[in-house]
Amino acid sequence: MPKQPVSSTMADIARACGVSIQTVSAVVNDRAGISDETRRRVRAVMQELDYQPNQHARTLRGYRNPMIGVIIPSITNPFFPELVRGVEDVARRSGHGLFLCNDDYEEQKALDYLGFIRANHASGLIAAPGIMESSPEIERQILALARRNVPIVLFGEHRQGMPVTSIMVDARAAVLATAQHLLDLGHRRIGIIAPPEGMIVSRERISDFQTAFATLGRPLDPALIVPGGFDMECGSRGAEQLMAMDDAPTAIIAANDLAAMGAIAWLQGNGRRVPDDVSVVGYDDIPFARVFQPSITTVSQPLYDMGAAAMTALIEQLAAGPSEPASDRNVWLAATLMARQSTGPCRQQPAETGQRPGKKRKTARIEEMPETPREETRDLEDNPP
Amino acid sequence: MPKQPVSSTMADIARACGVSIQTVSAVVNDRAGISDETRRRVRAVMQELDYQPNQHARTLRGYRNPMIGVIIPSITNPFFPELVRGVEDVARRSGHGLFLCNDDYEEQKALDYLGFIRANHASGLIAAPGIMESSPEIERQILALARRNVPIVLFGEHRQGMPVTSIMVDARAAVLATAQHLLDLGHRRIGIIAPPEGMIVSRERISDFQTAFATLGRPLDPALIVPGGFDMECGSRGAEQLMAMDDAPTAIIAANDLAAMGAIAWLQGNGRRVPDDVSVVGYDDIPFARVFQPSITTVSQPLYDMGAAAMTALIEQLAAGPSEPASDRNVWLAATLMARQSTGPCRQQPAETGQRPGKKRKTARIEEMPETPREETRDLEDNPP
DNA sequence: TTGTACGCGTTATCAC
DNA sequence: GTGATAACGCGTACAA
Repeated sequence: MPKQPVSSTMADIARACGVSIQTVSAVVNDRAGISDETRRRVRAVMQELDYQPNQHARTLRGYRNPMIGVIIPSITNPFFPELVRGVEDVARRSGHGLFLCNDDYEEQKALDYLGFIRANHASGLIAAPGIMESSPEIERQILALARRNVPIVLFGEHRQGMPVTSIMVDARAAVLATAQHLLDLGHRRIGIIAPPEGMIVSRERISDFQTAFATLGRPLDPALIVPGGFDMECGSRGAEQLMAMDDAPTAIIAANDLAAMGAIAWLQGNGRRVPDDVSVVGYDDIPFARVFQPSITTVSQPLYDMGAAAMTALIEQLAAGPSEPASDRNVWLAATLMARQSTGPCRQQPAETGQRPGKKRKTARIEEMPETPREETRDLEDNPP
Repeated sequence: MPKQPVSSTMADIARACGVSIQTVSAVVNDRAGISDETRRRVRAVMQELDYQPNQHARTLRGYRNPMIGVIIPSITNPFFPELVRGVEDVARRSGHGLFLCNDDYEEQKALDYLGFIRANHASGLIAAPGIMESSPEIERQILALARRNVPIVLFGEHRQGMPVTSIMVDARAAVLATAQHLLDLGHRRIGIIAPPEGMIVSRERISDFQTAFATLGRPLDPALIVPGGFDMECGSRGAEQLMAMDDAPTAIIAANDLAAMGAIAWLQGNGRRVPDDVSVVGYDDIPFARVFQPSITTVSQPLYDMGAAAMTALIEQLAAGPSEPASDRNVWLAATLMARQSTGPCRQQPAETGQRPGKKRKTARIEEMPETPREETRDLEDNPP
């Protein structure tokens, strides 16, 4: 294997300058004890020979490898690009690179990548929601990394006592606002297309809505919660199931935006207008929720900020060193309601007796909430050739 | 800096087994000359101590670093996730990891990342369209890498004699099919919202359409080509400009799908129905082109396959070694027309005399084209919490 | 079959 | 201020 030198080395510089290797090292690392003249000359030769420090030698010598492993299910899932961008922008500012890993929720891929991350002595690991729940072996590997003082940041899991940092989103206020929004529009029969079973975030997502509607004095009808999932197909099936009911809901809350889009597609394909006949609410606020027609009313998660917060927390942990307890450094962000076109006034007569749509009534705790749905301004930009 | 061992080393294994280090090395690398008994024992201890070879030591020793740099403008641009996934799936199968770099078309970021890639001795580089045109310094750096026998794969640039491989998409047949499609629908006045100026791919995209319509005996009216770009905003402005014309076009070809969405949004917001009043054609076939309403008729680029082809070509080059000429290994893929709902029959009376919409006429070379727009089946899946 | 010696490029700790 | 020496973990000649 005839290896070609991919870069000149310190030895090359030293030889060309007529100085010793560690003089060059001192210049590269801006250490004191070098005459200005020498420093200048070394710098010039470095420039000329296009010198680039060998990261492997550095890492081997004991320095951190400025590389962060990022494990997500798949970058083609519209939820993740924004998240990854948040991570990357912060990472770049601190001189870190990203090692991107798509595991497709497959244990073997995740384990392969965890091995890769370890083999490359990445300085840290950021992983998507649900990874700890996906397999005991994965959890074991991640905890082993943590025990070796590799900072770990996860999304949405806040089990106590774990040596990992979690980025949490408090959606309760936004969910309450969403419930209020639907009630204000006159909806009384409200269906839910549930997230997939078995994940912590799924359970939280449903219970947040149940709590919110209960708080507002209009508890959800459990019969209107149908099993679903996070893709469009699940949304379609869920809508079909809900609309087949004797007393079909006038509003549907979907597991996420994709499911909402699937639901809307099914409704439109089956003679229902959105929002005229049925209102639909999504979750996440992926970029296309705003572009979809009708644009989707949704519980907006600050995806970019979540990514940025994750990397920021990671850097802090890196700086703090292994002494710190590492747990309970969790970061909380807030979700917000984005009211758009997929929700509108309920035009059906309420089946139940009671207040009529539009009639003013007491608003429980409404003043506590981020009331004004701020429309996001960040744009989809620059699609290349 | 008290460095904690992130993994056990060969020395640890050797000590625990009571053998020498390179016996362990021989076992790890499956070399001959080790007794089955020893091999078994070493393997067991490796398992137990959770040994992971140190990639930095290996690379330093002279092995390749199984890591590929991928530079794209931004992963939040819906064009790129599919592309990156194609790269990654092939990379994983050959044991390579991806080093993801978003440069936002900014020279400094690209240069920083190129330095990072070089410092980490990545085995190869895959970069997005247009990178070589973006700055002379970037081009210099990339060519320097190539000269050091780091395989480079780019998209859409096939300058002769460059030591880089290009992944090319031949869109001519698909563009001809698109032209035929619009003419068949009866459109005669056809506007174009142009891609941004200055990129090779942009010029090609326009000239392909000009050639196609000329081939079919209906050359495009240059007055109907307005400046545009790759985002929705450009699409909106372009549509506005076109519809303000005295004799506005009945069909619009946008620079890409995002521009098409922008155009459609403007049209709908200004009293035109799509496709009833105006037909719109996109380019790229990003995942949401299929979901958008109306779904977008578009020249579909095989994004995933392009990524996969890029990584495949890279691996071949890696295997071939530096001896090969490296140029003219370009890979050609074909675009296809995806006819969807954003195009429909022209309902306006043709301003010019001539054939009437729907009337059968000679179809030039139509049989050469991929006639049946195969609808893609791959789905957007699994949006997580 | 197994052990010894050396070098990859870098940095840190020493003397000079 | 500058130059030699050791060490990081691994792989490969070579010798035993």
